[in-house]
Amino acid sequence: MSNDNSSFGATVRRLREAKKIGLRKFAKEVGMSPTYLSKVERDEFNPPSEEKIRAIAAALGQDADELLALAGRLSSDLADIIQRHPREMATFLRAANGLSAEEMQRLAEEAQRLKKEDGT
Amino acid sequence: MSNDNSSFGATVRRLREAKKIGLRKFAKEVGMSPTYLSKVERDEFNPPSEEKIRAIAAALGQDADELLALAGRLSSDLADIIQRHPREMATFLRAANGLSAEEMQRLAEEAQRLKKEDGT
DNA sequence: TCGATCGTATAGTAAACACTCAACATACCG
DNA sequence: CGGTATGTTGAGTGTTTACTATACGATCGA
Repeated sequence: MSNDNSSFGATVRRLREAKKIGLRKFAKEVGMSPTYLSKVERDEFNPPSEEKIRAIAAALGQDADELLALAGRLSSDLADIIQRHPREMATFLRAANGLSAEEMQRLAEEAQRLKKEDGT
Repeated sequence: MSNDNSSFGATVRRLREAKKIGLRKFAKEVGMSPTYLSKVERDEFNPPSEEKIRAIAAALGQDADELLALAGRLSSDLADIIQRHPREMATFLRAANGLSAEEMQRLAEEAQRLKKEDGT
């Protein structure tokens, strides 16, 4: 599946090579210089901006949130959401820490259900 | 209550003055230069680092997460938590967007309950 | 062997971030 | 008037972020 525990750069390189795209071509596709991409892929440079990471995710058919997380970044729309209810979100997140993916999914569904009810 | 819709700087200034602490004394207390604090309080400079914001929150008896949110920042421990389950958290957060504080609180309690069960 | 293509090394940069310091004006206190 | 406290101004600094351009060596196909 899409998950592994390696670095951002190594992951991008692996996925790009799996798609048989050259570094120059890929760099052009996502709007960055080949040299920069080269260093990023070898983790010599930090991951690029959110915008570029989104472009990379799109080009590789990956989930943007996941690739952003691998880059140590948080999607800006999620940051915005949290800022609207900082205390409640903080409480929730600290409570959710340690839950399994399945449990998290259940809570997400619950939230979705609540939202739908509200919308009625 | 602790919430209002004004800027980070204005809020700090208001709370500091309410506590009758001088700028220089307060600056010393939170470990920054008076000049810098002055500019920050008038929103001439961006809010300071997470560390200083925490010190300010402590000195003012405010919730750190809330003050961080006002500064447009996210507590680093929360960012860490999200990164452990990026997909599920993204799904949850986008679903939770638009829920009321009360509903959020219910979900936080649910999460807490789930965690306790796990720990058994 | 020519040249096209591959990735890489080196160097540099513009802008933002997170601050500090010295000096100043203003006002009040004794 | 002298001293002390207030907040403010302007200028400057080191560091990090997010990149780019030029040039180089290796490889591979015709």
